[in-house]
Amino acid sequence: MTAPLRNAEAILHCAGCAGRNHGVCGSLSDRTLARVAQRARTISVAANDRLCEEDVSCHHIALVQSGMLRMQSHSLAGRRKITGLVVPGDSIGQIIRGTRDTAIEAVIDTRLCLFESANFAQLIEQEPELRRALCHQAENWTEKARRLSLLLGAYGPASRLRALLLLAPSIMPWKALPDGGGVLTMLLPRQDIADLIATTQETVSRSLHQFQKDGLIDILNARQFRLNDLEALSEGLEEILHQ
Amino acid sequence: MTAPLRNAEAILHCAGCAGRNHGVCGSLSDRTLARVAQRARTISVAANDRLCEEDVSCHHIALVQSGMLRMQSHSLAGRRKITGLVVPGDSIGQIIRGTRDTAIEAVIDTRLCLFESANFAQLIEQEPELRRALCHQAENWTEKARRLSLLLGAYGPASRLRALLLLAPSIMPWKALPDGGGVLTMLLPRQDIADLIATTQETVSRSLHQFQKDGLIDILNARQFRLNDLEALSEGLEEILHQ
DNA sequence: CGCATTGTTGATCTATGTCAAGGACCGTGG
DNA sequence: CCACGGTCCTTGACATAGATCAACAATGCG
Repeated sequence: MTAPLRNAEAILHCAGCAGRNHGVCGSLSDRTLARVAQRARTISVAANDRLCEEDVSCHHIALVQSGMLRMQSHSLAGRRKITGLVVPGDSIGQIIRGTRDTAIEAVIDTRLCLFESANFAQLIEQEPELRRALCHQAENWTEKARRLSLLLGAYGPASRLRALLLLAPSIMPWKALPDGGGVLTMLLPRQDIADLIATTQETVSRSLHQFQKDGLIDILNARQFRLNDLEALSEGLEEILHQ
Repeated sequence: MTAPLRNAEAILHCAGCAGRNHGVCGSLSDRTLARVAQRARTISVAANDRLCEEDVSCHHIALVQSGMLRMQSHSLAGRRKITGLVVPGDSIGQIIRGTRDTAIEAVIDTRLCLFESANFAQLIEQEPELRRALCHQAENWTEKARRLSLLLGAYGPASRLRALLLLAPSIMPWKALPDGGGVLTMLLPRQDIADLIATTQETVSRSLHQFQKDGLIDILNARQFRLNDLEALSEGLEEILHQ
């Protein structure tokens, strides 16, 4: 009897995965997860490497184990826009896809579960659970993209930065403190922050220091912020942040 | 034998529908379409009426027959942002959903096919074709939302307006002219245009008149533009427009 | 210890948002 | 038919947020 063994192996494979409890993987039962894991091959992408050139997202499907990816496009004027972040548990290749004009790059070192496209398609047919998870993810992505456009359209750069700070704890290292605040480790460099919220490095830097002056945050170092007053930070942003 | 008759009725029901060849409906076979149509009830929404208050999108699913809807949110600062347009063939209630902070309103008089949610869910289970069509639509919406955020983030108001003018012919009345240009009937009033591309009425107006000065368009009247030079109009926007 | 990368700060300039007024258009009712 | 009010659009004057350009500081790495 090899199947139970393979199941066990598969579950072991997922045990330490940062994506195990999020997104697609998070909504799968052990049984389904085991079937999925059996077909997976793990690959790594170093920070700032591009995924498309790895041929992923062209003929493969991938699930993010750990790390973070950015989807980005360049306008002909040379301006880069990050249109979304891909985090552990997210899938790449179905809904999220690098195309001629949308590249997917690693923000930090990232590990992926890689699947042959045909192989995965088969799985989708066989596992309604997986199908539903992917559909659900599709809805999520639409919702996220819509919120980003709302954020960009309805608020100025400083408010957009506040929104980012408030959303970051759910996708970046976050150490909650007893007083309700917490320490955020910002994985994105200033330029990425700027390209995500559609502003410039300089404005990001100035706004952060303004927040510090206002007592909203403390800049512990370039990549670590202590968020002191989540309440004040979220002023006027309710409809973006909820959920 | 009643089934064939009902099929025929159903197909008749769809025959004149503007959405018949687009979006969800466009990718369904006559057989599936007939099954879907059998469960539909047609309703109308007058221009500027809100769909949620009609209880649609809460306990119903709808397919757009004709007209146009806008999805919109208000920031607390009072600024409205249109996050997407819903056109014939699109579905409402699955992916696209009015929520506490996203309202769906009619831009112009609109007709919908309305379904009981439970009823429709059943259909989805039974018809893989429909399932695929809805999934495909989900991908489309994500792609559209992503493009909107790219447009908002990477380009200024004037470029965004150019992009809108170039995309409009696919969803608004358009009369192509032999010289390659054409006459566009803009269904959106200035304020809606502004809220879609995240600028102000005034800037929209000024930009349009600037385009006229530059010979790119002629403003025949407030709602009709002759687009003279699609080439020049699309300068620098390639990655937004393709497809 | 250079050197490269990343982040900060200052000075300047302009696109565009805001405010305010006026014009065009349309339907209604006298 | 015209006067009226309403909605939608246009135009002008003005102020300013934030982009741009440029220099410099901090950090990390070989």
